[in-house]
Amino acid sequence: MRNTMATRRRDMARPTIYDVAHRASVSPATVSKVLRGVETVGADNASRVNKAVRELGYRRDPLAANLRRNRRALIGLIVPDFRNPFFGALVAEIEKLAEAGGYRLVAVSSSEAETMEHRQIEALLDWRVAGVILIPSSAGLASVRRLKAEAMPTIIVDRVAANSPFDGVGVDNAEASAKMVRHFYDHGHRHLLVAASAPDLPNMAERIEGVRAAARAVSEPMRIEILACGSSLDSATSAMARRFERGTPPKAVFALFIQATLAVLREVAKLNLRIPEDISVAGFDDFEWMQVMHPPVATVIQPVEELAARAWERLLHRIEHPDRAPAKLRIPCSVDFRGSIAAVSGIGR
Amino acid sequence: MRNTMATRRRDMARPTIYDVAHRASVSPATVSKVLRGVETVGADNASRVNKAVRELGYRRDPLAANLRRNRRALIGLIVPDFRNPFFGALVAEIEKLAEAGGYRLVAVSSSEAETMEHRQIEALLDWRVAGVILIPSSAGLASVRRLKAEAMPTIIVDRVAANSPFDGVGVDNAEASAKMVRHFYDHGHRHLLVAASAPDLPNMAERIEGVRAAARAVSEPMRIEILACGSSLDSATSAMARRFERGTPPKAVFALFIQATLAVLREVAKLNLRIPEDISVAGFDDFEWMQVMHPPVATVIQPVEELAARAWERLLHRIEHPDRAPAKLRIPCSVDFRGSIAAVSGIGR
DNA sequence: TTTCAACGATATATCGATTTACAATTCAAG
DNA sequence: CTTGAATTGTAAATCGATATATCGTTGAAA
Repeated sequence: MRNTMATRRRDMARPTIYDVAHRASVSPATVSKVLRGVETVGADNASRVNKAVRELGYRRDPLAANLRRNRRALIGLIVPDFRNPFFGALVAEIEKLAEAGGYRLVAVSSSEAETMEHRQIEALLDWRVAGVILIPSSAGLASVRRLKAEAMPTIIVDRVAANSPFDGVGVDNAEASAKMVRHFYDHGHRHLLVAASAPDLPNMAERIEGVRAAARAVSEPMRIEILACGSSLDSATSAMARRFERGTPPKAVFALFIQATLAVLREVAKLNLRIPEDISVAGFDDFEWMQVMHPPVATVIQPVEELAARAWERLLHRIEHPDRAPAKLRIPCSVDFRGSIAAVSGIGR
Repeated sequence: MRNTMATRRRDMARPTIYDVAHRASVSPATVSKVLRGVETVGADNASRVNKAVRELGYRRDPLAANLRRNRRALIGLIVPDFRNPFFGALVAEIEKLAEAGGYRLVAVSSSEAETMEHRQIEALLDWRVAGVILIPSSAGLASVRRLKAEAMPTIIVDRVAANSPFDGVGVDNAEASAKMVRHFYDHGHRHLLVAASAPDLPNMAERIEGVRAAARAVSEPMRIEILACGSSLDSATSAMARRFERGTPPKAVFALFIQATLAVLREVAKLNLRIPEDISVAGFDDFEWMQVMHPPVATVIQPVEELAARAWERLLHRIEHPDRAPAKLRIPCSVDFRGSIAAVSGIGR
């Protein structure tokens, strides 16, 4: 009965493995073997199959192919926000790696919301992805629990909690922040406004800790003022505006995430301050527009390409070896000290 | 034998429809009916099924569910570049709509390369997506041909060729560009450097045409100089640098895409020019950083949300009615005339 | 009382591949 | 010449769901 199907299907759009088998006068199982590169196939059969594949323009259905082994050639990637070019770059890099590895990437966004992250994780589990790369939206462990419960190979990227039960790949946030703070210090700044999103996000916590450690390590005392900004541009902007209205405006600001960087620069524009004469500014993450400002904005540069490469590497490793102990990987950042940080003569207040 | 399977599976991670059926003492077919909301199910059976679903934490496999009807609950979206926040926003919006409509979005990128676009299209066809939303990387029709041949419901977004055989949703590029040019004209500019990517991309062609039309329509003659920049930031930067080295530097630049905007601003920074005293600048597409420059960069604002909404709408419509004639939709842009365009007193050279 | 439509429920085929178990063939060893 | 192992090829089960044909009931019309 399959045979009649194969015959009837011949005029339809996409040929199946049965059409190929029929044309090559072999069984579907043999075709499957040839397609998968299994060795135990006679040379003439193999070549007839290949010929039939070519002639019919046959392409394997990747879903059906993996239906039986219950793991699909799909990798899920959850980013907090597609609008952020840093995450965009990450998606692009991982997509390249996935394609090269024969996987299809399904990139979804959590909109920086924990509930959305949950929903996306459930959806990816429904789709039986072979693995997940996750940039968490929150410090909560609830979403992570589901992944663990389903024994899903998972790599946490960028926002890596030290106590998380998964593999993690991130940058050395503390070291990078410390470098930037030392640069401020060396240029005479003794008071630094540090703008963070949610201080409980692991990467933020590490950056803040790096700032604090650097401030402790220098010889003259340095005042560190932490400003919690929320994760959106709106919340960062209003938090920043409130801070600038209240008390003395800071002479130096280190924005630990992009929305805060934009918020400072907005405030700077609004109050008609000059950079770096009136205020020194540094950011975290590098974007092209930072170099067209005058002066260009000093910033920490995260090695996105390497981040993606290591994350992918570990994910494949994890898929192969589900039982190895999870490992955390730290990649160093470079820091580009651009013109937005001025040397102050006296001691900053 | 299915029964033994169902029994054996009970301890495994994800329950199947057979487990639910077994627990509710009905057949799998009945469970399927309940899940799909088919009416012809007895009330007690339905409630027993729902109870079993709850107790087992059953979730349907969306792939297997659609395996038989040969169209998956998947929509493919091909963007030229994830790093561009304009496309990022588009992905985010369409993802939201897809989720609300019970589809999963598979977003892939073509890296602005025609061959890559081909590969991605083939891959999406392999995955039997129910529809495709495409932002083409080139004016070529080859990729489009495959989609047509497979009768794939397809919506072209942003770069809509008038003669394309698909539905298209884009902005009114010509009108928006014309508005901007009139603004330049009204501020005394009589010479405009217009930076385009590939002039054969439909949206670029329309923008250029809008520029030309506006220049023809004004009373005093206006000189329009078109600069082809390629699509990457690197190529735009070097094209712009060459232009500024050669002959008189322009007093007014209209960058028709983001990389050109960045390229102009780079050149401005390099040559230490002042905006808008020495040079007036306008861009296409709105990005947050444009408002933190001083002065802020004037630009055309594309209504991303509406673009996405209309594209989605049309796609669903196209899936329902494969045979209707394709339609092109144009959405008006707003133009934000910010401080980067100066009034010049004399007649610009 | 018989017949038939409507209805609820189920068995079975199906989507397009992989996998398993087994059959057929060949060939070397005993 | 027989036996056993190795090699190749195939039929049938399988993945997790949906669609279809069918079957047994029930109630109303003939």
